[in-house]
Amino acid sequence: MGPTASGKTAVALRLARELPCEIISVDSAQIYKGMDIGTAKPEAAVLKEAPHHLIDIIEPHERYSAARFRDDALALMREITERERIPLLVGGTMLYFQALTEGLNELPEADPMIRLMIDTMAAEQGWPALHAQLARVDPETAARLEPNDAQRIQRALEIYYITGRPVSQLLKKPKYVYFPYTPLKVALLPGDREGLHARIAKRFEGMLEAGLVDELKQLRGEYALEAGMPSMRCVGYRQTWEHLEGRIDAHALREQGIAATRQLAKRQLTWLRSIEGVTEFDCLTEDVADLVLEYIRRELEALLVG
RNA sequence: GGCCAGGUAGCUCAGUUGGUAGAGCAGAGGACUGAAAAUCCUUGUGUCGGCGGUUCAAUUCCGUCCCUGGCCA
Repeated sequence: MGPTASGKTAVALRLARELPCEIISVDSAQIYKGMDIGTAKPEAAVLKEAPHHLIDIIEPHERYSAARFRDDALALMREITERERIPLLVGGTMLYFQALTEGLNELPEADPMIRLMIDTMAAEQGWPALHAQLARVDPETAARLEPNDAQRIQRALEIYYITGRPVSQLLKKPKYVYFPYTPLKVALLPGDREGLHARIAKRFEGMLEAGLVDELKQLRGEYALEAGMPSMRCVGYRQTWEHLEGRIDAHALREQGIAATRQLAKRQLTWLRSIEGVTEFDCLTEDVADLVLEYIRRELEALLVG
């Protein structure tokens, strides 16, 4: 695990070369086909040498979820283990890691029609009005949500409309957690935040030079994309979209892209700090890959002896 | 050397018809269960370039000096 630009791919590649493992990507943006530059997807040569599962699995107009990730990852982990290899999960989407190891409560999946209906109501009345509506059917959930938290209010109402029961009640039911593995949790963290920021700036500039704008232009020609789609809300693509719409110039695209990536890294770091039992490595040191490899070898031996 | 435009929060800049100042971005902290690279919440004391003057009161007006940029010598 690690924030964006912490060098996860390089470390994973090293591990894949030295150990009998297969990589599973834990990344909510690299799942999209065609979104290569802006998601910093590993290069074709890397993917050929060390195949990554769960990359390029859906198209940019489709949607995915933490629950689907959990199912997909569990199925893959089982197959990989049956091949007598080690599943190596690599990515920065902390919610996916959490859903995988800690499970999710039994809740209905998203319903596009209901969401459309709720969005329409929100456009007319505003989210605070829907928050008030939620307070009538599920006071407990409404109390913990801000009146403007569109996404969570929508989800809570959606669950209520589908099941006729408040989310707060459904979340109280104990969840059945299936995760028959002993995970070795490794995090790549920047020893110095400024150092990561510098990397982020450089990387985003690299993406622009590599043709991020053209990539999105082409995707828009190929698919019926809209700004509100999850894929188009990804860091970098959202700003590039604004640029293609003529709302921001090239300079602003650069500035805002870098700022958004920093924010992302910050949120990822916050999550990482709250995860238990993680062994940390400074991603800014030259020999991180060696250190991680050494650590994993040692832990694997201990597990085998045990 | 002369003229002009500036010097206000880490950055870009507002503003105060004289009552010691506020946005965006950055930074910091937090929430999070099928969109999570998402969604949302909290957080701004800074010799308002230095020194003098006018004034009950100056960051605001005046003088002067320093710095930056432009133009002219």
